[in-house]
Amino acid sequence: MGIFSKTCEYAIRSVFFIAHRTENGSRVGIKEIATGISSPEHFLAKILQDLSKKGIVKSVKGPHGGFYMDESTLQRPLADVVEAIDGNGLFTGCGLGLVSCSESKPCPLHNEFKVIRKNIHEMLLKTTIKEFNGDLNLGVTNLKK
Amino acid sequence: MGIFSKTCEYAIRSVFFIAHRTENGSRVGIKEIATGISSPEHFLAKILQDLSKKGIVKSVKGPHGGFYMDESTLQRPLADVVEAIDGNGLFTGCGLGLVSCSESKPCPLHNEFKVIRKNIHEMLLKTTIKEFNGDLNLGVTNLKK
DNA sequence: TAAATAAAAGACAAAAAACTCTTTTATTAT
DNA sequence: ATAATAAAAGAGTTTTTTGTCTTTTATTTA
Ligand code: SF4
Ligand code: SF4
Repeated sequence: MGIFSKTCEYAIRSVFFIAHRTENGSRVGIKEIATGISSPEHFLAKILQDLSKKGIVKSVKGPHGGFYMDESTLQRPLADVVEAIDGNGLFTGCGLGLVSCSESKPCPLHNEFKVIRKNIHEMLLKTTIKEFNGDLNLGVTNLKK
Repeated sequence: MGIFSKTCEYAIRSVFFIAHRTENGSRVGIKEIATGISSPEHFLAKILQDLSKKGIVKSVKGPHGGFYMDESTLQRPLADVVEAIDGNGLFTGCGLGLVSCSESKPCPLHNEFKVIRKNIHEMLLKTTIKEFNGDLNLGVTNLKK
């Protein structure tokens, strides 16, 4: 198990893929996205429906329809995608899963975790969705399994 | 969902608890540990059997039996506990779950993740199991939900 | 307006994780 | 030796996550 849920991994890979494939204003269909990031098609469909409701991606039905992103969304931080799918537990929660702890009576790892989750949050806040388009175009990076 | 599995959270809390309750050379039973860290008793029992097989905790059966830790184990890093339960995926694996990526053709987040997982690993390597005994004794920190 | 297209929605199914309950085995003390 | 104790082991159930399949709705083009 990594830091993110599988669902969230697919979500991240798909927004990278959509951003990369639609920067010219076109749209890309679910089948192409699914094969492009090697994810189960119908499972990904659910995820994209979710992201669509939450405004992370846009979609249109019918012929020549598909998913795309507008310029303002492209500039949003990756943290928005993670929060939409996995919630903010990764940023606000803690490693040991206690709920009734406090700053004055924390678990032993409290201070250590504060640093880690701050690192993660800052990384995801400074990373924008579109910033990898260049490398993806060049084939330097990949999203397939 | 936090960084660790629930199983791993219980494991960490229980080793802290056992370390804290047996530093005088005594033993502590499963019931007391379970209530002490507010975890399901029989579920925790499985986890401790596992940790016992892997040498993280010691145990003796029968009257006045229970779990304890020896001095050398007390000095081991928390990373050993995490690795015993969740494996080394958190340290070696990655955020996007790809398997056929490489340094030369990584996913877009590769470099970002390298920093994060290094942070986590270093934190868990420098944290020893016994180092919180003092604060637990003083009641400054707690392990109960 | 009809046919084709593609996402949205709904209903399941499989796998993994989390949790419960019972029986067995080892140890100790009487 | 026997009874009491406490961990180990085994056999489940429940819940959550992940994945599949089918039907419906919206849009476009002919
Ligand atoms: S004290 Fe901090 S790290 Fe520990 S359980 Fe509470 S919030 Fe989490
Ligand atoms: S490139 Fe790095 S971060 Fe990306 S999937 Fe591979 S190992 Fe993980």
